[in-house]
Amino acid sequence: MKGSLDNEARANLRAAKLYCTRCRVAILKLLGRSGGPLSQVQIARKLGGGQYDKVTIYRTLESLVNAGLVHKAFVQERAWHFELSDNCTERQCHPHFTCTGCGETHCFTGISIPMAEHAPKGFRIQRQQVRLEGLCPSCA
Amino acid sequence: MKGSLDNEARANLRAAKLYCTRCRVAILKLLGRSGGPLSQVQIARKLGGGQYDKVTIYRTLESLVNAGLVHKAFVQERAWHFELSDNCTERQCHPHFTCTGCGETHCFTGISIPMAEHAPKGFRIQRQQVRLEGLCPSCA
DNA sequence: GTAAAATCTGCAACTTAGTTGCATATTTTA
DNA sequence: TAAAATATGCAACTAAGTTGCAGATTTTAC
Ligand SMILES: [Mn+2]
Ligand SMILES: [Mn+2]
Ligand SMILES: [Zn+2]
Ligand SMILES: [Zn+2]
Repeated sequence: MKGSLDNEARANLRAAKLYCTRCRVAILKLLGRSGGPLSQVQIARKLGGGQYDKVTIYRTLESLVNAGLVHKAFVQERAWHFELSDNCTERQCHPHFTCTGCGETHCFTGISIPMAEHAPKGFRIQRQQVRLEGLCPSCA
Repeated sequence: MKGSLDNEARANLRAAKLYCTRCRVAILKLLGRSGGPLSQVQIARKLGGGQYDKVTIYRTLESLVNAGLVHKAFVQERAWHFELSDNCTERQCHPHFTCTGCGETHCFTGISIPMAEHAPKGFRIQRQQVRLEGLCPSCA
């Protein structure tokens, strides 16, 4: 038995007209279980060393982003971080909290922040992303 | 005559106990004139080709950030972008708007967004940064 | 089920962003 | 103006991400 996360991942891939490959399914399931956005290196490690080439992981993520299943989270780190697009509207994704103590990033899906208004004349705001910084329970 | 931006830059450097070097003064003045945060490459270009080694620019920016005169702006690009710290409180910096058409980033110093509240139990929020995406007047 | 078409994967080579060590140059202090 | 403190440039390096291409998988059509 493969579990419902597996079926869900495959259904989403089929709906997006993407091939159901081992790598895509594995990454979708991993992101589904993860408490925060993950980088290529983190994904590679969690899937088990040497399972996939890093190029494959990058290209897999790219295809998932293009299909709208995954998006890049707005975290201030050198490497890009990816997470499932669910729980996010077109205009706003939940805030991301990064602990300045341990460096961990958490999704604050329970919080919402009003969209910016009164943009300067002529600017049209389409999306807003919020990043929070502070101390997590273990580091406070 | 060297102008008031120059004097201001030098005064700020002295107050921060940093040597007044040509590079620091030039970067502070440049950021003061800029309408948005700049990357190392942009800074190097605007200061005039080959004026400073990129290592020097990075180290200069690092010293300005440590002194609190400059900070890293929260923009979704591969390279870090830097801007003057003025107009920013400890808890919140103005939002940054990036046009999805031309890629330009603008500081929206006129807008302010309420700080997040109701963090999950045990988390202490210390800073908030907001990134906006959309179309600028020329691209709309 | 099988073959052809479509797409994905791994490898090697490359680019871009940023860092480190160290010898030399500049700025400050006295 | 000399000594002390700090900044700079160069070369060499690391980390993150990209590209081209040949071979492997997945899908579609029969
Ligand atoms: Mn998230
Ligand atoms: Mn700004
Ligand atoms: Zn922490
Ligand atoms: Zn634009």
